[in-house]
Amino acid sequence: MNHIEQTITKPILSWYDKHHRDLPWRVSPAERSRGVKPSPYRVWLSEIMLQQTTVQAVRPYFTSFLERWPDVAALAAAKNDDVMSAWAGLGYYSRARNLKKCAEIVVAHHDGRFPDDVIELKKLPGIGDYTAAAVATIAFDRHAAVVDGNIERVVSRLFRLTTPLPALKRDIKTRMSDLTPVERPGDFAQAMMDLGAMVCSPKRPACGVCPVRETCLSAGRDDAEAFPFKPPKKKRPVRRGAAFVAIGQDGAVLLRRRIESGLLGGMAEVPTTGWTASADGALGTEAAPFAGDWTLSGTVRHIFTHFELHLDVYRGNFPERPASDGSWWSPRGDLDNEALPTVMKKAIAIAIDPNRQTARPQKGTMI
DNA sequence: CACCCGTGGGC
DNA sequence: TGCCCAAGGGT
Repeated sequence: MNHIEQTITKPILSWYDKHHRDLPWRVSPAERSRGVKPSPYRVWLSEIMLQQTTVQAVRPYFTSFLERWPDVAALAAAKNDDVMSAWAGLGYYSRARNLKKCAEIVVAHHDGRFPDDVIELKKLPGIGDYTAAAVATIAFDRHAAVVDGNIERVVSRLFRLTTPLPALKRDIKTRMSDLTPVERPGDFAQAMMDLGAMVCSPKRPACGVCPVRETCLSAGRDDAEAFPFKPPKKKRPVRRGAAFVAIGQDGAVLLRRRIESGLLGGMAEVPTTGWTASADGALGTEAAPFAGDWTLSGTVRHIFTHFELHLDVYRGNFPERPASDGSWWSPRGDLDNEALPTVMKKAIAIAIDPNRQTARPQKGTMI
């Protein structure tokens, strides 16, 4: 056992044995020692959901996906719309599209079993450097260097690496590979991520209870949270647009499908104008799906990753439910089952009840 | 490499 | 309130 293993790897694994998070997709160290094997399907599903997404947000989605599609064959046989609507609210919808494609490929070309090595995993849609390493090591106990945001933080602080991201990533991957033990590589990757989430946090790291505080070059120093160095972020521009919530008989709402690519690709929406830097929202009702008595219900303010949207929401009553090309009337009771992203739920909510304090839709139910 | 791609919670 | 962040991937 070399020095690094003695001073870093082993203390972190021991810490993990005692303090690991209990997560529904995880096989605990105790279970693992009893011979319980992780399910590659569950590991993969959780890793896709966890991309840039908090554990808290993922929990209910993971549970419902697993109930509805217990294995990769079930998911491969699912309808696209059902997968998209089940994913609605979780964000980054290309993940859902790739999830479905990946399941189909695993069933059609891999006999329904996930590959156990990084090279093959990376060929699958939605699986990149991180996820390939995570699945290989967590599901199959392969020696792979997992590098996520947590590990970038832990390793950069541990060695006080001052190269800014993303250039630093290569160095971190090498160091993570060196730290990863031959025994329990999967537990070590999860241990590093738990450490990053619970102790070596972005703000106010708890160095006093860290298992590697004696080795870490940043432990207890007031600049620990300066690591890793990141490039300055650009400010978010504002885009404006208008959305049209047509209310039909019995509260049905007119919806249409967005194109497969790009923002909210493949998701459902109410008819809207384009969203641009100029004041398209001020165009009024010229872009409405049909002429009628449209009234402004309010403005939804929604933050996307790279822009902020101010969406003027117009409501119109059309009890006769006129037809509109490429659109359909979604009955009030079906609205919760549509693949509506959060921004669209906000728009519909403010149209149905303009008096509500916030445009935020209720969790779980639309109305 | 730089940009696109959601959402909700914490401070 | 505004900004940061979260188990990144695709192009």
